[in-house]
Amino acid sequence: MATIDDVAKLAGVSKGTVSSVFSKKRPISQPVTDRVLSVAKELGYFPNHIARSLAIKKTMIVGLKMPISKEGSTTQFEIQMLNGVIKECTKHGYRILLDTLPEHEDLTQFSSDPVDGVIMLNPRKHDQRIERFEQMRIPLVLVGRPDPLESSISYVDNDNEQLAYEVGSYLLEQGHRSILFLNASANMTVSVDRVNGLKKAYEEQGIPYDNVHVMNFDRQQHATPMDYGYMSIMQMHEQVPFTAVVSDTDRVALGILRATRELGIHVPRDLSIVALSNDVRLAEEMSPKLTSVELSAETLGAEAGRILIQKMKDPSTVEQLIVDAQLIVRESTRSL
Amino acid sequence: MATIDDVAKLAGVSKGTVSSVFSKKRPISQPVTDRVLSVAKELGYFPNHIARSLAIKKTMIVGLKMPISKEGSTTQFEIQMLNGVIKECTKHGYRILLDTLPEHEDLTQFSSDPVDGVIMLNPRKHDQRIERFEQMRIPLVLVGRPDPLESSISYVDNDNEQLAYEVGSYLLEQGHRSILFLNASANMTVSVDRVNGLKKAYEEQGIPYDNVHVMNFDRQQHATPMDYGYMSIMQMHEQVPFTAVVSDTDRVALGILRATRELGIHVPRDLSIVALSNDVRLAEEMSPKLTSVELSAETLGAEAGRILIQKMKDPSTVEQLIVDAQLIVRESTRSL
DNA sequence: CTGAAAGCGCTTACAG
DNA sequence: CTGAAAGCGCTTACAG
Repeated sequence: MATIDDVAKLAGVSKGTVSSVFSKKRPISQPVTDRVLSVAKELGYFPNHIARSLAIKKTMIVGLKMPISKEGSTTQFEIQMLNGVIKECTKHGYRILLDTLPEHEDLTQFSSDPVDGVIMLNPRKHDQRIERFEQMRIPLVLVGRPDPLESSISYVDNDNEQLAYEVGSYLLEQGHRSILFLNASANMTVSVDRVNGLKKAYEEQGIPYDNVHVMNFDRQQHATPMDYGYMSIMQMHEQVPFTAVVSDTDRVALGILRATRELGIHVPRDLSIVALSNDVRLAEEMSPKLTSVELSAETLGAEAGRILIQKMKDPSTVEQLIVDAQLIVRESTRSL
Repeated sequence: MATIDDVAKLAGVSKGTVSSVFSKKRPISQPVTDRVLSVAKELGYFPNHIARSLAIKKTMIVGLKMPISKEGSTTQFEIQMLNGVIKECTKHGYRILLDTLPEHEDLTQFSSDPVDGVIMLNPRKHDQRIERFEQMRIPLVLVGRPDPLESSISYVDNDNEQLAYEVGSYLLEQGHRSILFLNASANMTVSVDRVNGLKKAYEEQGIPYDNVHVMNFDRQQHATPMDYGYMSIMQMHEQVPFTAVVSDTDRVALGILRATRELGIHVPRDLSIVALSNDVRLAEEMSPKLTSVELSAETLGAEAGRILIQKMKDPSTVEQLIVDAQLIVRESTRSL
C-alpha cells in the first residue's frame, strides 16, 4: 500500500499538504489539490485509518459487547437491538465492532479495543467490566440495569415489573382469575421482576395470587421454547384450572397454540393467550394473531446508541432511560 | 490513559521491556516482570490496540460488509450467516467490524478500514468494490457469486439452480404436476436461477413446464412476506389448478398456511407445501411442520470466515465453495 | 535478559 | 496557502 509519504514525494509537496487535501481541514489551492489527487489515484493511495486514529485519538468505532450463547441462537430480541444500535450509530458516522466473547477473566490479557465507546448488553451482578471501562476512560452505556444500581452509570432498559403488572391488570380486568404463567428461566432477574409485577396487579385488585400457577423454562426439560409451550399445556391443562396463559415469548406461544389445537381448545374462546413478545412480526403472522407485549428492542438499541454518542462528545453525560413496553391486544385474548 | 512510557519510567525499565512483558515475545526475568505488572496495575495501564496495530500492521479485525435494507428487517438468513462468521472468526481471535452502509460511491472519501480482511455479502454486477480491495491488498471473500465469474475471486454460495432442481424433482416424483411457485422478487438473480432449476427438473422428466405458475414477490403489492403468501393463495386457488406450492421462504409459508386454513384446504392432504427456507426453527414450529430446504446460512458464513482466515495467512489462497442445500421432508408434503 | 533508537502512517500546532 | 518537525503509543531488529 502506498503511504502519504509516497504521495507527497511524487507530488512534490509535504505530507501535511497531502493530509489536508484528504481531510479538508485546511484549504489547499486547486492546482495542488488536483496534483495530489491524481498522484494518489495513480499510486492507489488510501489514507490509513489506523494511523489516523492513533494521531487524532479517535476511531469512530463503537464496541458492542453482546455475548452469544454457545447454542448460537441469537434471539430476535438481540437482533432487533443490534439493528437499533446499527442504525443510530451509522447515522452519526460510527461503525460497530462486535464483541461476542463470553468473558474476559484474565486482566492481564485485557487490552483496550480500538473503540471510542462501548455498549454492553446484560451486565452481570457486580460486573467488573464496568469499572474497567471507567478506568480506561471509555464511555459506556448498558442495555439492562447495572446490578448495584449506580447513579453514575448510563443505561437503557425495559421495566419488566411494570410490564408484567400491566399484563396482569389487563387479564384481571377481562375477568381472568386463574392464570398459567410460562415464565423465563428461574435464575434470570427478569423472571423475578415479572412475578413481582404480576403479584402487584393481583394485590391491587384484592384477588388471591394463588390462582396463578408459575412455571419456568428449563433447558434440561425443554428442547426448544416451542417445546416448552407445548409440553406445559399438555401437562397442565388437566392438573390446574386456568382461563389465560402468559407466555415467555412468542416462540413459546407457538407451542401453546399447537397444543390447544391438538386438545381441541379454542383460542380465545376457551383460553386467552398473552405473549411477552420479542418478535412482533411473528406475533402478527400467527393465527389467531397474538396479543403480545412489544418490548421495543430496536428502540432500546437506538437509544443506547444515542446516549453513547452524546457521551462520547461530553463524557460527563449520564442518562438512565426506561423504554416503554406496549401491550398490543390482537386476537388471542377475550374477556370472560 | 497511562501509556507504555509512563509504566517504563515508573518501573525503571525501557519501553521495550514493558512491551515484552505484555506480549511475551521475548523472555523477561521474573523480578522485572513482577515490577512492571504491578506498576501497570497501579497506573491502570492497558496496551493501546491502535498503536499496536500500526506497529505490527495487523488489527485482528475482519470487516463484514452487510448492507441493511432501509426497512431494517434483517432477514433470518443474514442473522444465521452473521452467526457463522462470528463463530469462526472468534475462534481464531478475530473480531468483526460491521459495515452496513449501502454503498460508497465517492472514491475520494473511501478510506481503508482498520481490518485485516473483508467478507462481503451479495456482490453486485461488476462490483467496483472488489477491485478496490484488491488494489488495497485486502484479502476478500464474497458470500454470493461475483457477477462476471472470476477464477481469482474467493467466494461461498449456494447453488440455487441445483436446489430448485431438487425441489422440482422431488415434487414430480411425488406425482405433482401443477405447481404454484411463489418466487422471490423478479429482479433478483436467485429468482432466475431457481426458475432454471425447476425447468430442468421438468425437462428431465419430459413433463410440460407450463404446468408451473410462477409469481414474484413485489414490495408494492405485498406488505409482508406473509401477506405475499396469503394473498397469492387467496387469489390463485380458483384461477389455476395446483397440487403443490413452492414458497420463497418460511415466512411466506406462514401466509400460505393461514390462507389454506381459511379456505378449508387441508395441508398436506389437498395441498403440498415446500419452502425454500431460511429459518429452520420456524419451519419446525409450524403446524404442520414445514417441508423445507435448509440453505445452511450459518455454514455459508462459517466457511467464508474460514477461507478468509486462510487467505489472511496466505494471500495467494483462492477458494470457491458451493455449500449444499438440503431438502428436509417434514409434514407439509405428501405423494399424490 | 535488557536498552536505545528507528519506524509504523498519519495529524497538527508553529512558522512563514 | 504550504512546509518542517514533533508527536500519537506501540514493536522490533540491533547491540550488548
